[in-house]
Amino acid sequence: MTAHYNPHALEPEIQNRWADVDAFRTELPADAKVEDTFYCLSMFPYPSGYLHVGHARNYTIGDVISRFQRMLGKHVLHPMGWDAFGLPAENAALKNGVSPAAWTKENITYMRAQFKRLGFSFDWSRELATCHPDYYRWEQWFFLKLYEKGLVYRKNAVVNWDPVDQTVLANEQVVDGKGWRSGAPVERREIPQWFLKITDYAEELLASLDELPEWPEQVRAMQRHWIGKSRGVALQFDVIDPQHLLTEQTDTSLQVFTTRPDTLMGVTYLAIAAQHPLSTALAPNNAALRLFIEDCRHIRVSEADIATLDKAGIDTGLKAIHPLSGEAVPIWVANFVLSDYGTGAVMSVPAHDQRDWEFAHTYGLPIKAVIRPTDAEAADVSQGAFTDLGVLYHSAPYDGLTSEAAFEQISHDLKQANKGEQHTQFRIRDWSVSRQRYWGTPIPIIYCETCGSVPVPESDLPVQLPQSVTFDDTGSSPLKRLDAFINTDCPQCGKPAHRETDTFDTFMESSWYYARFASNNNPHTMVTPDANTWLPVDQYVGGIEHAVLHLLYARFFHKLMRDLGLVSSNEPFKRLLCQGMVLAETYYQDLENGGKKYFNPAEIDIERDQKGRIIRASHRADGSTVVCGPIEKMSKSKNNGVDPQQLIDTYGADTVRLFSMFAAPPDQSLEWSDSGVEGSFRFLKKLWRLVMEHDPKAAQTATKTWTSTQQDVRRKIHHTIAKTTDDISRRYRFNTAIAAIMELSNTLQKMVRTTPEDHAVYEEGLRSSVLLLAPITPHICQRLWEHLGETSLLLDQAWPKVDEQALVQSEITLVVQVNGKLRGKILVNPNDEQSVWVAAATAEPSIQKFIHAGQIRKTIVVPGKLINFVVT
RNA sequence: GCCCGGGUGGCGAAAUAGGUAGACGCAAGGGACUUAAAAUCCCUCGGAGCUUAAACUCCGUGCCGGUUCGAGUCCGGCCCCGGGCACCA
Repeated sequence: MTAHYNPHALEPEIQNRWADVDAFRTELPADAKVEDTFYCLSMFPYPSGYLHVGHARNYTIGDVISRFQRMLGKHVLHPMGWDAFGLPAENAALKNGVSPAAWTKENITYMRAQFKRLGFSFDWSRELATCHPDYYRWEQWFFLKLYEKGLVYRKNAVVNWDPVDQTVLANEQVVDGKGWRSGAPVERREIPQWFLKITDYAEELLASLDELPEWPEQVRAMQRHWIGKSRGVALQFDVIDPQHLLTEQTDTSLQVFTTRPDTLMGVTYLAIAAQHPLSTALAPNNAALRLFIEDCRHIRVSEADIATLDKAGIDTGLKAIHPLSGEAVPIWVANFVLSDYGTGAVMSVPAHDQRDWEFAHTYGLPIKAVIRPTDAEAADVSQGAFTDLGVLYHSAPYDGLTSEAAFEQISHDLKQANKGEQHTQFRIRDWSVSRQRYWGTPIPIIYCETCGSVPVPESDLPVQLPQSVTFDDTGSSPLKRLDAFINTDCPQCGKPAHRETDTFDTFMESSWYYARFASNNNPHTMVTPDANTWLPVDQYVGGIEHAVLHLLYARFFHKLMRDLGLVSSNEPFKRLLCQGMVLAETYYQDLENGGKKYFNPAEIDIERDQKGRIIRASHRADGSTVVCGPIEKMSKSKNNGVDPQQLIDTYGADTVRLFSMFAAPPDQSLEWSDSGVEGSFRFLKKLWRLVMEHDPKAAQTATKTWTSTQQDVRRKIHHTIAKTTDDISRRYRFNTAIAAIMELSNTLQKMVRTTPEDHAVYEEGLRSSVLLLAPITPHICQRLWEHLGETSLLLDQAWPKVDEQALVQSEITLVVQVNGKLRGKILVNPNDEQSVWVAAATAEPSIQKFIHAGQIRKTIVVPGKLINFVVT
């Protein structure tokens, strides 16, 4: 009597068996070579308290790769930890009064149990949480090392300021330009913040992208653009004040940067930021300008907000002297020029820059074309800017030069005139690491009236974050009110001083955790020397939303650690897989107030027509009709989240793992579907039956002589092994790997089994299927492995090998086309000459029908695949 | 606005270096088994036309155009959807 497939009994049993032998603890033998190790890392989660399907997918991908590499015989490091600092813990404290530390700890406990239930092969002995002082002390230590090296500095930077709650807001906390709690319009405010000089590494971060051939090209392209290296000219315009608007002229030159010095003779005005010193100096005597500056104070900090702004400006009355022509052009204050980016001033060439063109068009400023297309007399700038490179005109003495030649000539002339020079500019800005929040790593700096900013001595680390704190209604950081934390003595002069109350950006913690895992939480050092046996990470897996920031900061940290002698490689992640998002259907009813009430897909019944099209969706509780909304990213606001725990409770971990790998390739977004999960469960039940029906004894007397039917099945088996291996190791296409294994089970299911040889081939198919599926659905496969007569742990079995002999074919199908259209198929011997194939194709009645009317003008043969006759 | 993706049956998808469009699965319809249900198994399943039938023909990969013997795949232009844009993680 064969038992039914019962994942709820089976999975914990198998998990206990793994636990009994501590199967996932990584012990690296002393003689292990780097090429025998494999470090597989999935981006550690923020412990939000609930398992998301996105987590299940992300960690299944990493788990499949880890288990696969282990079957290839590698020593695999597959750790897990918690990105535990962040805003949601503070939000929970505001909402429920629970302390961020307690909330986070509870969430970690819950999520760890869920991960274990999913059977992930994590080495829990290396677990870490970034909110633990044992972790962040090394971050503080590292920051002080960078401080010593001069890679840290403090300067003012703009933040979103809530004028009512008197607190800094994250971009997420700004809703429609207003503070999320107070509802007050948000203001820009400059406050002092700590910066890391990532710009010192811009050149290397850009260049070494070429050392990462196993990263997706799209991610490298995004980073390349983010770093944004551009070659241009930095130049000065002298400022004159014909109307005597300035009481005292402090600085009479304006510095600008342009990538298009060839257009310099087309400059018709200059634009400066509202916070530019010239603008500030003019404001007291100019009411309109004061009003304009005040308006600019409410522009949001985010780049998207600035870029989509309605462009506005105001004439200052000041003029700038063109460095080459000597002409005076007006200076405007414009809302799209940023004071803290570049020099806070730009030269405007409306004929050859679209944004300048629109601004000039709005305010009636002159548009002077100076670049024409190579094949035209003049550029047409009546409808918009002409932004291509071309030939100069209206630019004496540069008329007739190409843009490229003019670039060199004009920058040369500016240099001669001592008015400017060629300059390489980067888009990337230094990294502001200060956050005015409580739940983060304290910045280890003390402020002393006498000594200024003083680093906390190494012996006093860690600067511990106080855990018992009280939040007030404003959401501002409790640290800023905690005298016991703030008051201290200056480490240099001993006088009373106060601590920095800002904490680090949480990207700091996630920029080096991979190196900490490889150091096994060593208490005496940040990164141990033997971590380099594991590093760089062989395979990193995580969401595409991290394509720039996290992945760029981690690359930056790795280079910093290298330059401090902590790691020996240049890059942290050798191979990168970015998974897509998990989406689900949305259902809602319109409310009278114009809003929408969303229902969870689990509460909805669907009626379909004969074609399977949805004709009506209704709310199960009361039968009322609901609207089928678009398929969107799972979120609380759309109430379309699917709780993986429920799915595990219904189907077991293997089904959840199988479906999340089968429904879509890992780098595409995945649409969750309950019936799809049902299908994955059905497949596992089928596989269970196929194995349980088999009696290994029936194959014992088999010889190695196969009938042609048996050969066909063996070819299918070994083709499946080859495809699955390629799909998992090279292509990351787990969905097609699973489809291939499903095809194999369909073949095995249809197989007539009478002779011992039949049973032997059938068993070969089953053993291969179990081995190939082992990384994806490890629990059921372990039990099936045992039924096939094995007692060992499947996870240490060798990955199956392809029998090349079994793949040999005596007959292949050739596709025959006429003028590129499929007209027939023929069976041919693969060893015959192509002329034999062509003759066979020509003889085919279905082909003759199309070729006898016209003459064959050309015959194209793709060996082993296709013949195409071109006829007139 | 800028950068990066994506768009293929009723649905998720496949087609790996330009060569059979729709593998595999879901949903749906029909049938077998069953007292019944569940489970399982078998058949059909892009659209249109034609035929007693077998078959055959035409159309079809967001839209318009191009390259090619041949385009889902390459090129140019557009539309729509998603991700990122520096304080969400």
